[in-house]
Amino acid sequence: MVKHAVLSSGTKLWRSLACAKSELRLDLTLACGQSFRWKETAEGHWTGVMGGRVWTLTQTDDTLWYYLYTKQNNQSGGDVSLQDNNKRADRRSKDDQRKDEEEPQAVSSQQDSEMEAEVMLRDYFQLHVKLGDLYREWGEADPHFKKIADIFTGVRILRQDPTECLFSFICTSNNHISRIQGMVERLCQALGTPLGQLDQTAYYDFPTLSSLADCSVEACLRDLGFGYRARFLQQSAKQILDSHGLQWLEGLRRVSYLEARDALRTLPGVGTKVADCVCLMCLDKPDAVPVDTHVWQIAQRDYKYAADKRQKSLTEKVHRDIGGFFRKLWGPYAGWAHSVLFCADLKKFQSLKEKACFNQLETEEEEEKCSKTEIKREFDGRGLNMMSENQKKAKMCVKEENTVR
DNA sequence: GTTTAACCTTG
DNA sequence: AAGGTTAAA
Repeated sequence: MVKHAVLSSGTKLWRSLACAKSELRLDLTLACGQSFRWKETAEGHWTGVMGGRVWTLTQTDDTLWYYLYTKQNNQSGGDVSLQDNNKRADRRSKDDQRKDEEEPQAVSSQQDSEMEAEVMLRDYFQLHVKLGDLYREWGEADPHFKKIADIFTGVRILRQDPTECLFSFICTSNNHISRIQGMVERLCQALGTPLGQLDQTAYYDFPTLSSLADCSVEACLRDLGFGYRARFLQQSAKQILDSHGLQWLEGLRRVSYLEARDALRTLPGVGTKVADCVCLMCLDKPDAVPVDTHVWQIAQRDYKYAADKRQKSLTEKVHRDIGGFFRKLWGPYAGWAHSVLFCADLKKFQSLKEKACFNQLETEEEEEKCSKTEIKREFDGRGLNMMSENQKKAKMCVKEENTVR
């Protein structure tokens, strides 16, 4: 049985590329809710599907390590073949293919595939975008960002497959991450091509547009617990194929943000927020700022954003205003900056924040002493640390009121 | 142009 | 309630 790869058991079959953690943090980037299919299969090791292949990724201080599994053909047990490589080439953009044509075919097929894997990875993580520079710019423009950014470094926007991204985000309405992950997993299991098995886990490609458009899909997905989203998924797939064609989604990469956003919003189940997520996370629109309830809260709590007339809900106007506000604050990569704050606000990453806060508290207040009675009074059963953390949080709030605006 | 309620499940 | 969208007032 094939097992999940682990770096410590030998680096021979792993490949690597130079990449500092300030440019990419796998744990934050892969688990902050922009993609739903990467799983931590061993400590610091993330396994998932990208470009129709199964990968395990991990990192050390200045190196990103990747392990690309050979294709397990369930029928014949075949290995990676030239045919597979050609298939993958077909999936890539025309620009990439044109480059290939211009290059002399002097490299061996193994070197070629190694090169291709690295190209895919660089593309997926958009490593040409210098995150360190952007963090510095956002920090100079926004003191609150700077404070968060020191803890949440290396949060990148992935360049996902448009079909996977769109249909995953149609699942996100009125929903939370843990359930979305389960739904996407079941979606791939039910309608996607099997890619192989590692330990007890089977991996699948994301379903194609054609398979999603089939009339039977709605009933199938309702059985799998998708609720009212089942119809949206099937209808959107059908609408894209019927009135636009297979290449339409990827083509939206080459039109403006506003045009892509409006085009997406014609699809059932795609409103302002989902359209912005898709624009940002797979259509090369780094200025798209998805405004959901969390981002709205962030805007109010950390930026003293007040709606015109005490808006009770996330209206279209609030979306526009908050998106515009953050674009003005952070510039053309506002969507990337937004994801850093979004990530920092996730419950699952609070421990990270609290740890840093605790350390900072200690350095700031080395001479200050809390009396034991105070600790006892504040202790609420969640652990002694929490008291200091809450103090720190309150302190941060006061600071924010002084620094923001 | 704005507001409200219903929509499917489950952690 | 939970990362929203839609239809109808």
